[in-house]
Amino acid sequence: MALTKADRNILRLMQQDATITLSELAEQVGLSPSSAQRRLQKLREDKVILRDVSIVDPKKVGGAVSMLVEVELERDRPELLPPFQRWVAETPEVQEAWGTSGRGDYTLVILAQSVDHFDALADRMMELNPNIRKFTTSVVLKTLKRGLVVPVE
Amino acid sequence: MALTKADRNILRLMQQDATITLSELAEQVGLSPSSAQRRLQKLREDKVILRDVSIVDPKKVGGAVSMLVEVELERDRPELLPPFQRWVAETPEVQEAWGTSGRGDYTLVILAQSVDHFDALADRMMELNPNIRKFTTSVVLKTLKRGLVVPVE
DNA sequence: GATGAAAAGTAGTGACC
DNA sequence: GGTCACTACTTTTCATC
Repeated sequence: MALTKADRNILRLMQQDATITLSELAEQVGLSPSSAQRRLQKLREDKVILRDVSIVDPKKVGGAVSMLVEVELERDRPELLPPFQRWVAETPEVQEAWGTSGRGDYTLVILAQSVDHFDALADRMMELNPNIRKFTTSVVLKTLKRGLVVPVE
Repeated sequence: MALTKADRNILRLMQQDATITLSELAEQVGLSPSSAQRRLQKLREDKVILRDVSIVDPKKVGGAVSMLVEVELERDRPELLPPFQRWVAETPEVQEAWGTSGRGDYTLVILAQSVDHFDALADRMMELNPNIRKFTTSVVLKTLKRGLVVPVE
């Protein structure tokens, strides 16, 4: 599963634009189309490339209010952790979620259609998860950068 | 630019898997392949779909330490804001960045190869941006959810 | 063990209804 | 929006290094 120089270049290019054709890809990494294809296939098999997705502009599909929410959970109720994690997984408005060291135990990126929508969502979150001690909300005023691009040296 | 029901379904499907063929897509949204293609093309033209990308597993390409960093900037030096934003844009380890209301002015998602790498990165950040008053770092212990999926009702 | 060239198969595109 | 013909891309085969 060692990555060759070509593999790394493929990863770099595919993270920028996955609609690139194999011929273009092949040319840019200095391989034949069929070779590039085999490499790409292997990268997918090995789950180096997890999947290919379209990136949608939230502003173009209804309202778009982003919030960063730091959630602090009761540490003495570990049995309520899985339900919380399930809620995160199942709630489409929760775009991203990390468990962290430090103050807020969890940080969530929430994308709601409006402030009202967010408010309802936060209410539901509290209702469904009695182990949430408190949470702090930061309204996103400006999105500087968005992406899941992994730097490939 | 009003989205039809089919458009919304296309967006939902393409956010899950952009390698789906037009025939599959067409079948799932109840259109003919060429109709689905036209819809998709228009969604791209109108920048509803911004781009298509491969999602790469950071663990499979070298180390992977994620950090959430809250940065507080000096409010009385607005001329240093553009350089900071340029640094964010140009630094590949900064995966995401938001400007927020509330305490930390900016929140960054950083992906480094190691703690040492992160440390060097943070040093460089401070050096290049004298308007950073302070910053707090949270180590990501667990990534619960990752993605840019926009819920399409 | 992986590569590249070429053939065969499949998918995407555009004109027309 | 659907049908069809055309083009382009992808995938497999096969010989080669």
